[in-house]
Amino acid sequence: MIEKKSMRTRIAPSPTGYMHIGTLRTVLYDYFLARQSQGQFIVRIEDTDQERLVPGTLESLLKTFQTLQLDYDEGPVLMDDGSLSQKGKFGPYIQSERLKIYQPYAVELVERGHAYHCFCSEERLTKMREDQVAAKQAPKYDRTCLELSSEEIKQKLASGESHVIRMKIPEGESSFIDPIRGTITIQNSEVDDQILLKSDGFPTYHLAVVIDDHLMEITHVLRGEEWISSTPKEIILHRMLGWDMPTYAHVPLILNPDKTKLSKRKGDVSVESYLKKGYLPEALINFLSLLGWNPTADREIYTRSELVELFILSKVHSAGAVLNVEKLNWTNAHYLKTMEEGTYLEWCRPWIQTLSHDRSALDQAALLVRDRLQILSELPALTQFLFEDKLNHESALLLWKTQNKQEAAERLTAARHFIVGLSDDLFQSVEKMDSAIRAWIVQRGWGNGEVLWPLRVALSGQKQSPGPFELLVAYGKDRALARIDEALTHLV
RNA sequence: GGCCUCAUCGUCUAAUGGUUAGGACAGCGGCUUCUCAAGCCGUCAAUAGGGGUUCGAUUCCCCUUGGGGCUACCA
Repeated sequence: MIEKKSMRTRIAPSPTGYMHIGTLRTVLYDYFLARQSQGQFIVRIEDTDQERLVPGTLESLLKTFQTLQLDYDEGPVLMDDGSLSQKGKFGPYIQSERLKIYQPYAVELVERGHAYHCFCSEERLTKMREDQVAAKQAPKYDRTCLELSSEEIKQKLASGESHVIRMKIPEGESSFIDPIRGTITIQNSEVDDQILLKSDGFPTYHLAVVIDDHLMEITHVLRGEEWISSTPKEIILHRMLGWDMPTYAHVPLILNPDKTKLSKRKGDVSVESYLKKGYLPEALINFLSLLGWNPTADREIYTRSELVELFILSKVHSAGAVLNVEKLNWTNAHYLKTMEEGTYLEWCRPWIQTLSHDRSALDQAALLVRDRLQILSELPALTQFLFEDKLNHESALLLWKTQNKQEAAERLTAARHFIVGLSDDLFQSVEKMDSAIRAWIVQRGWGNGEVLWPLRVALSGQKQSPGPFELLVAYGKDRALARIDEALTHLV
């Protein structure tokens, strides 16, 4: 890829209340590209649609960048005290604060004959479109207002009639080279006379991005595949203004299991909802990076710096990718299992802190279920029994295979006697506990199952749980005995 | 409908003219085993179809089929 100056790549989310998972994937690729080329990664906020604006959402968007530790070089920043600041010398980076920048360009385009005033009402436009569709034509503005004389225009303008400014799409064709997809060509006759300036004075997306990308010296634009068909508008705009174009690369869509564009109705679309469910930022980043791209395909786990180093834009797939939650879960579980123990515990604590005030007990619980944990939100359900005062044992569950109550009670009572006599150091080591109890079982001439099953269920009350040795160590002697006594009352 | 775009196991992908088409998730089976996990081992499973080009096509070209996107005073 040819680079002009240093690479400046940007992401431009609209603040709609959350970060789309596809936006994050694009952010990631921007981030990799910028970091591997010593370029800059810019965050710009596109909030030119006043109607869709949701107050307060810019903050949560920026917060997500922070949570994911995706540092950008320029753009709006959320300060520690919650206030908003902006960094970078091309600001402001929020389009609604740049309104006065766009209008002169629109006027200039009109003066130079590249754009024109349009006074058509929404009602007329809607009807026109309906008629066109009914006649099996492509809906396009019919250029009625292009016929207006300059006198008429002056008059309408003077009387304050509501109007917009439209691009006058020239004849010919527009093509560009997409590093992911190759050359894409679209006939200009397919392109509608795009509105550049809305009647409320706000620019539309197309005008705003072209001006901002130029002014901010953006060299690479990564965006979703859904933008391909509107790229010609931006190409033409660049030509009209005499500006160099950035490189446009369109990344594939992230899909629902039914292969349609990922939608809220069919699953989680927001990064925040994944975070809230207990997916780790690094796992999410690792997984998402590999959706549509893979450095070697012989590994699934890459560190962030490896991804930065290995990323190659032209090797990004062009086909959409279904988000496979199972694999995300596996990835998350892998991170949970392999991270430093201390880090693991720090991730776990907030999820179970309401279960107990005893931090070491919480940590022990978290460690106990580590191999069973896929996402952190499962943690409370998995560990709750450990903190329960009473377990409310089901007597049927205490019986191993064909065992009857009496037999289970005998084994459990015997185990209780044995455990009473156990020295304290056995309660410090699962391994020692394991071998001591197993040796005792052998000595009694019993099978493991007939003793260990009732013992485990006595301690956990659960059909599925960690093993009895782990639980004995986790509880300590006194609590373990109390649990056993409790279970015994259900076996009479 | 029009335009654009895409096409390797169920899913994510590797292999860009020569491989027994590889890996991962999921599935299935086994080992282990007090349960569930974890772990280890094994197994099932794909080049959408048809034409070319070529000594040779997953790979290059064309057609068909199928999927997706766009088609706003939304981004």
